[in-house]
Amino acid sequence: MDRRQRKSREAIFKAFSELLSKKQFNQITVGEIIEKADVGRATFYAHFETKDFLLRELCEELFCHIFDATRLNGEKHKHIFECDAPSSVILHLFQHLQKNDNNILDLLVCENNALFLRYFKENLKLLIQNQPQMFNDKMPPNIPTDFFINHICATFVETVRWWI
Amino acid sequence: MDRRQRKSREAIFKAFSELLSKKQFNQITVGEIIEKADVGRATFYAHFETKDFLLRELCEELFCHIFDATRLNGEKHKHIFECDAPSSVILHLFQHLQKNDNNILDLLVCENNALFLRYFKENLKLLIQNQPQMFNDKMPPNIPTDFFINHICATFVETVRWWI
DNA sequence: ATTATATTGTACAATGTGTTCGGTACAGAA
DNA sequence: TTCTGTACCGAACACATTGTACAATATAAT
Repeated sequence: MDRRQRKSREAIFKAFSELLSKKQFNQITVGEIIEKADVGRATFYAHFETKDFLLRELCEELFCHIFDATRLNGEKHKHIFECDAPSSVILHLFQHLQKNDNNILDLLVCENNALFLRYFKENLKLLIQNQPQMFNDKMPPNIPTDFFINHICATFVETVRWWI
Repeated sequence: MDRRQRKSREAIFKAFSELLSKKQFNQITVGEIIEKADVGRATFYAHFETKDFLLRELCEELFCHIFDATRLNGEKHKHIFECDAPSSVILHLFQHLQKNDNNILDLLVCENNALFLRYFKENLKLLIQNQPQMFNDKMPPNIPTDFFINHICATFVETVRWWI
């Protein structure tokens, strides 16, 4: 990708993140974003179709590669919650949180955190659903699978949020 | 309250609910609401300062009295999760769900459900925090109280959502 | 140096917001 | 029934925001 594209894209993400940690998503205007990012209006729309698409791409920037990485590396036999394993998704996630990439911590505690926690939880659910050997042996009897998965994911995400 | 006021208010709530169950909150316009509610523009703004205030008041319409009722009736010694007790908050809630007042079920499963589940959970947390005798005897040791309360509330809300 | 393309600034129509106002219709009290 | 207050309407209004278009400029890649 062109260096100019990267700079504009990063500037927009940075400005958007800072705004998100201060005020509600609904009342952030494109005008504010491009002013803070110091970028032309046309440039913004060359990169992102709308503000909602910007949000979606920011979510992917924050989470998707965390899950993609482990989804693709074929380490299907590791348990997802074994934090010691170098290939563990959870360890990977915690490392990101520790480094606070893209000020992800701000985004997970600010008033808009629901937007990101939702995305986080959905990705976690997909990951677990696709690797049934991870939890089949721990499934309590007479519990619907989707309920169990949802419960585990929701609890984990809530715990991370509380802990932050 | 004047009968005219009530009618307008109810018409707006009804129109807003129906729209919420079909499209995202962000892209519902005041114009759509007043057209569906068959109400003048000035009337809308006489009732609600903005669209966000309308949402807040709808939430209160849906949940607040459920919690207020039990908060005020002095039945502090009943356990909150004893569904058999006539004064149980949970029984009260389930009765509302069963009657599907204000089409609350639609709102709890639609794409905007996060708005309402969040409100639901916050009210539940407040209720439980104010009645410590309800859970003190069930508190596991070495667990922070606020974490425990948050965990219980989050789990309960997630279960209701899944069940619906 | 040349070509390709990302960026800029401005202008623009279209849409949505929140307010104002005079006239009308209705609710509640006398 | 009459009277008074007030909620409603609908239209108009200023203003903000959105998303697009275009020609000029700056910068990357070769």
